[in-house]
Amino acid sequence: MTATMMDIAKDLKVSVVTVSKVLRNQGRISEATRKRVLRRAKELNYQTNWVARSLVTRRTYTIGLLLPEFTHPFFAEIARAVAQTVRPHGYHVIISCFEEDPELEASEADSLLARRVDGLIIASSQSPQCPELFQRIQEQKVPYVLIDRPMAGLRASYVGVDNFAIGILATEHLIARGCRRIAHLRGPEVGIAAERLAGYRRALVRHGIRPNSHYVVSGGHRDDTGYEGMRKLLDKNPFPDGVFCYNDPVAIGAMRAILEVEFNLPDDICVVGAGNIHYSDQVAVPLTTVDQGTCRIGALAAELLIERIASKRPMRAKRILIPPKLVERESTRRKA
Amino acid sequence: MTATMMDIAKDLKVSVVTVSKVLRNQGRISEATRKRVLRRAKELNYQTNWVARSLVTRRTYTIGLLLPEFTHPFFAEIARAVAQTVRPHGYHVIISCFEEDPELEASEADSLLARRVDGLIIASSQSPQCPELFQRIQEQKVPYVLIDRPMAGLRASYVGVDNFAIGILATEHLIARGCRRIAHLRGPEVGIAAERLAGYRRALVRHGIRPNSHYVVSGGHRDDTGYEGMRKLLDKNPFPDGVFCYNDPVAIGAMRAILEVEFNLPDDICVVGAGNIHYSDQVAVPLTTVDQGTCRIGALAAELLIERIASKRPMRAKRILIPPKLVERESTRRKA
DNA sequence: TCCGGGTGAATAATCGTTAACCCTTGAATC
DNA sequence: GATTCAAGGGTTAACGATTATTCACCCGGA
Repeated sequence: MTATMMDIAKDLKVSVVTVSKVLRNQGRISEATRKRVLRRAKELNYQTNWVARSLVTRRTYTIGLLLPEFTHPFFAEIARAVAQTVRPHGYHVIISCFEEDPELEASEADSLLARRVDGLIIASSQSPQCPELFQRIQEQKVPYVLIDRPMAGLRASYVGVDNFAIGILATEHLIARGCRRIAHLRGPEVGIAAERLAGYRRALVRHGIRPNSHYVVSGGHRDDTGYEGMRKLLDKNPFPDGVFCYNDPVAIGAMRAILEVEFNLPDDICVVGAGNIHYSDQVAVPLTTVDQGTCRIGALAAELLIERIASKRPMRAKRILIPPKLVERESTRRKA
Repeated sequence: MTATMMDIAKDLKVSVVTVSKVLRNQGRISEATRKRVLRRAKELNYQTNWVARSLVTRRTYTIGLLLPEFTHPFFAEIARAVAQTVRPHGYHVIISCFEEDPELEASEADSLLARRVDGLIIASSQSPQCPELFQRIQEQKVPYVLIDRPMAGLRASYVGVDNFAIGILATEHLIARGCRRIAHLRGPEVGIAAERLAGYRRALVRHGIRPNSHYVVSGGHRDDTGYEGMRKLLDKNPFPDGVFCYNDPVAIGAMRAILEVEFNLPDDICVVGAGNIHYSDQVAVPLTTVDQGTCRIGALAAELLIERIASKRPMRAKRILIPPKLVERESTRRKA
């Protein structure tokens, strides 16, 4: 079927090892035989059998990417960045998507390990209380990098955005636009959402505004929860004049609720999202948002992982926080 | 490091084969040894080494998914559907994204073959004139399924939407809404775009409207080209009162151009897209579109592929066309 | 007693490469 | 002329499983 080194070796009456050496550019081989081997390999359309090679080298040149979902543009962009970053190094990516289910996440991680991936990049949904999964990975000495969602109390490399800074940036922008009754539609995931909330609070305090817990509505991470949350905020008296939303989908849902009651956006209420997903400038009112450097997260995580894979001895964990950037659009563009 | 069958066998003073048989539930093994093996395996936290197994079984339980890009929601959804469909069968997916570059596509396909994937699913950007890539795949007898973009003159399995029907459906909807000067912003890819165009023409003719080539503007597949195209259409005299756009991003760009000149949508101009990408109901004017059953494309392609992998002898190519469905939203909702 | 047959397991061969060593040859060196 | 050395390549043994074949043992029936 497909040609093996054996085939080349037999045709040329040399040993398999010689062929192997030529193909890997290793060892001392005369120019003459090298050429013969190379030529025959091309004739037979020889392709390295990576399965066999991996068995002996213990390197699959495959990394596993474990994501909660990949239809979310944030994760899709990360996946792309990771794949593009590792390709020049000869790596491929097995993507597995666990639908926010911690058990599925663990079982997928295990089967990726069984496939002997060289490393893992994980946006984990494990609760920080049970780090068993990561212990198991560490036992097998497979390097891994966490992204997006940090795990407190775990000595692991991590790449993510500075969520506290996002809260500050978004809230200060609203203040600069003249908002004083500033609400927050917060997200579900403990770590991230809590930090954005903390940043929001800090920004208020820093500018002499007293945080009002009635203006903080808990919710989810999708547009429908943003819509629900905003409806609740609109019932308050007085209703807020600025809203910082956990992420862009939530903000888009919130804007829908605002436009539905015929309020003017941004003159009555300003809205800021977070994430800068690629269609946030296509919505009814283009959304001001905080860019979290999605591509850089993927690229940096991939580089970090490859570095760890290449290194002989275990390296110490490294945490990278990417500074966020505000992207102003119509949803807050009014005179201050 | 990680336990092997050898470890279990030595501990229990049985042969490796016995362990292998127990772990695979194959062959005749007494209940007593079976239990001992299973227990020791659990104690050592044994995990099948898939690399070794693959070498001898010639099955990697890995399939390759070759996509032009995966930040596009259409392909992201397909990727998810594929992954979810194959997981219960024990397969994993290596996704590779070739950025619409035919050469990169070919080289990625080759390296996936070198990794001995069991099958391939490809949304190809190869020109139909050069089927070398597919010949190479066929030579290696690796089953593959094309999706989204058909390749004329190639005996390959294919799953996609009925693009001709999309053209008909969208155009007839515009006609039913009272439009008479119906334009088309066409896309770039020969096969797909041509069929949608043909459907558009057929629908016009069928309802006694003479196709006007001035109303067909060629373009790309992204929102900026939709915007450009629509600007050209708005310069025509008379300008069209209905536009069928190649896909949703193009339609969104077109709507932007329409709103910019302060025309009313849908009263002055109706717009229909195609694809029903998940945010098309979140834009300024929620977009009427034609759903192309994205998830089903992925799921069906995956099932087809697995069937082919499982089958001993090569099966004949099978082509599946998914019937599209109209999703009506604000961008065409007016009295007929 | 001898033979056939079913159990349960061991032995040997293989998958396609690579790693670690070893061997031959000819030329240079002392 | 013996020694050294490097060039060029071969031998052997993994890597961690699976497949095919063989073997020992026990039991029942002729």
